[in-house]
Amino acid sequence: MRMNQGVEWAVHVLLSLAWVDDGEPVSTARLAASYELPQAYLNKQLQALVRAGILESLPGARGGFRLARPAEKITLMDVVMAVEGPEPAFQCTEIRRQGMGADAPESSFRLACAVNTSMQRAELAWRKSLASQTIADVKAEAELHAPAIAGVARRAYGRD
Amino acid sequence: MRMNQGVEWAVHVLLSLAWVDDGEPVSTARLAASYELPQAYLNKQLQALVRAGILESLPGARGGFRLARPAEKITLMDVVMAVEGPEPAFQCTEIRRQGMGADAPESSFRLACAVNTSMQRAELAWRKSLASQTIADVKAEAELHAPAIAGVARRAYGRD
DNA sequence: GTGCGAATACTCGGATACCGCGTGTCCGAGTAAGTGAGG
DNA sequence: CCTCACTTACTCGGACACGCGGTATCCGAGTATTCGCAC
Repeated sequence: MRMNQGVEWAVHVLLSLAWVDDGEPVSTARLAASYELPQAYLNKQLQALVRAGILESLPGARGGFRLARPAEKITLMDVVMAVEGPEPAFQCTEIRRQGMGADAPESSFRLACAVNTSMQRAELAWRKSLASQTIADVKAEAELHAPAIAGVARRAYGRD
Repeated sequence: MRMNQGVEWAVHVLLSLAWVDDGEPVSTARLAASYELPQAYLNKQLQALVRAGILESLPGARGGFRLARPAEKITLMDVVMAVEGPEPAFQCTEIRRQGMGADAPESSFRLACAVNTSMQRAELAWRKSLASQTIADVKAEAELHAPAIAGVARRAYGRD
């Protein structure tokens, strides 16, 4: 069970765009260059963020991407959902009904599969933690770790 | 990010083996039949549980698998780790050091990547929830949902 | 009837193919900026 | 000097290949059982 690499890219890109506080969009080319990522593939991932309403895209020359809402309103859960899709990691296939339990009365399956319930409980804890952390939080922590980074980013994405 | 199907199988199988409280081993053939799973592939997954010390395997005729320790001492975390491997779902590739940040002083990277920290925090919540739930817990909940199931299982795996 | 040895049937275990999805790339549609001429 | 239409260059967006890891399968090594035979 490995998470898509796009999630890591997306969070870093969102941080970068959060540092560019003016409303100027930043192109995929510049974003890709600043992390040495394959430009076309990064673009593909960013499109998912646009579809999810996290980013706004501006076409044409001087176009690019910018945050669709303030960083305080973007949670890590939003990002993961946008890139990975909404399906839970653990998907119950109801094998309890197969074979041995095939001829059990329907009433036995009224309540949810206990295995699924337990796994979903764990996944919910994961989701809650992701939902409790915003891009702004991560940004603050990053600046705490390396205060120079905000300036570096602003300079890297500046128009000139 | 989808979890291996083997995890679901493994938990169900462990429940089955927990219901067979005597020390008699159950063969892959019987376990596979009781959930209509591909026998050879289920065997492969169970081998992972053996390597992890969760199951004991007995070769030869009348051989099979049985729990290596009581169900109360087997957590869902153990099972997931055994089947999925120990690597975290989110793996930081340190892209912060690439491109834009390539020429930053080494001291900037003394502390962990904030993105990684946040994602690992969420994953830790997931792990803790998994570690807090044992096979015995799931078994109890399943019996609460469908009291008949314990008897059905015992009968399905009986020697005669 | 009893003990022993070989044949047998059944089990796990690892080595071997298949396939779907994440990864990576390319090209076209569309837009804003830049440019030049005309008024 | 100002306006406007055209050219241009740059952007996003979706459609098209590639490769790896999960999925699925098969066959061999090993053991307990079982059967037959000698005593």
